Amino acid sequence: MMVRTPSSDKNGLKKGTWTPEEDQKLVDYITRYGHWNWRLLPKFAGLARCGKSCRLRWLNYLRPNLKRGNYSEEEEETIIKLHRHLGNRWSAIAARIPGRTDNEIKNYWHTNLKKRSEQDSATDSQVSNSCEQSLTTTTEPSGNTFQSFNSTQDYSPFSQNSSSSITSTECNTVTINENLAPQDEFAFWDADTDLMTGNFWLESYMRDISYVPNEPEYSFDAELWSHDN
DNA sequence: AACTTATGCAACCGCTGGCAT
DNA sequence: AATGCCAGCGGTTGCATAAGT
Repeated sequence: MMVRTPSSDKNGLKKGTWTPEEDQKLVDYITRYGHWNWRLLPKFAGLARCGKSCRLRWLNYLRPNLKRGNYSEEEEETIIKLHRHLGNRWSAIAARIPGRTDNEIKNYWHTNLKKRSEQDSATDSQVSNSCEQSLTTTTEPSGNTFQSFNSTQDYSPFSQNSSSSITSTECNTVTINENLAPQDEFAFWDADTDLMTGNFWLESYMRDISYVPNEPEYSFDAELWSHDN
């Protein structure tokens, strides 16, 4: 999709839409030498672009293993759930969705999922409130009600571990101050997910973003994407 | 058919945190 | 401790295209 009309900044560096030739130069260079320094890379790659632009283009469009096209139901659900607990931490969300970039997820959220999530949380809130009335007696002033994560729950849409019995309607609620939620709530989340063994999707993502040439050519693809198809 | 408005998404911008000196 | 550089992140913009009138 053509978006921005090519133009130049004051340093003569090109801005706007990337051409196929530029893409090819960037891919060729990174494939051969890797991205050791984004600021210097365009100069060595023969590109009249700033390093930032090159980095963005590579990470969001050119790097291997990017999944293009429609989102699956599982991906949508995962994004909504993750967003509910991580907020606008798109890179953290993207780290748990193999093949999708933070930029892409962010765009998709704003164009497709935001409204749906708001509807869902409105429904959840009603359910939670009714549960709270029967199960909980403590409520912080100005606190919000939301469903807590079972720390052993695996949110991967590709997870083979489906033993979790927690459902979205289960009355497992906690009441928090919205402003305090991120640190406390996500501390356990991050720690927990880091401890998860066999977290192939995070691992694969990290391999993606730290692309180094001369690796065996994506030999992990088959295993990785077999979970997806 | 012509025009207007809404939508999708690639790319840009500015800020922040980590690291080296 | 202060400073500078860099990568990374998230918000925002701008434009092509689709949909509506």
